[in-house]
Amino acid sequence: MNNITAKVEIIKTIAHPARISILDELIKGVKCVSDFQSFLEISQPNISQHLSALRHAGLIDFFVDGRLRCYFLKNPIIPDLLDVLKKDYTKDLPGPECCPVTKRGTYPGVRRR
Amino acid sequence: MNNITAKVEIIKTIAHPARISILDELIKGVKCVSDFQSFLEISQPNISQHLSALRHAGLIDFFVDGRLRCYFLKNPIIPDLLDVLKKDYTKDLPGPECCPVTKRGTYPGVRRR
DNA sequence: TGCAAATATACTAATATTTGCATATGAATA
DNA sequence: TATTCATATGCAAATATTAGTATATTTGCA
Repeated sequence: MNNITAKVEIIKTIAHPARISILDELIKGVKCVSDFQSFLEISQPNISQHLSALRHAGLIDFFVDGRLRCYFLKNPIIPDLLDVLKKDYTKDLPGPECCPVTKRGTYPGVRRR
Repeated sequence: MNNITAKVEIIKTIAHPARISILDELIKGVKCVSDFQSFLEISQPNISQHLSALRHAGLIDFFVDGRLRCYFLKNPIIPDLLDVLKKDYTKDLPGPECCPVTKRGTYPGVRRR
């Protein structure tokens, strides 16, 4: 469960605006489906589908209370990932001075097309 | 450049095993295309396509040295994201005790289908 | 100048993802 | 028990992603 394939599955699953929003909300606490309807501008079946995808990826889970389904965060990688995504990066990484293979070339390099 | 759409684009772009591998290698330092061929089991055109996708997403860049293209990391979010992806998570997040709306229900909840 | 090396691009076919819509299910309530 | 509320499921259409194959571009060198 900690190999690269599993991690790729996780990020593939969260790489969607609606699903990021859902997870963002779940960080704050448990929510049922109708709660999501108030701030997501997508249909109820679509919300259900996204929740289902998140659950199948092991990122969230739910418990049943009457006719409500109360969803909550399950996978601990999510808060960490969302933290990084919220971070504000202003500067690019420093570029290398030259090609480490030939010890030649310059940066910023010539870009011909 | 720091809105949710941009972030989603970034994670969408890295959500592929080959691209994760490429970025993992670039963390160690500059690499040209043929370097990637030695450890990625995919064709050269395919590597080029992945590099192109990563570059269009602003994650990497390159400079030209003769007939080599020396690629390097550009976007500072990448090392942070890869760190999280490498982290080892053993336990699930603690589940909620009950439904915060109705103050009823239990976790782990009844799962009927 | 002509060839080979390094890399990119174009196009296509296969496959996956996303959404919308219609409908189904299960629990609460009248 | 019939109805309604909350939510899920199934399926089809639209769209996006991926990989493969063929070919093009650029550069260095003989």
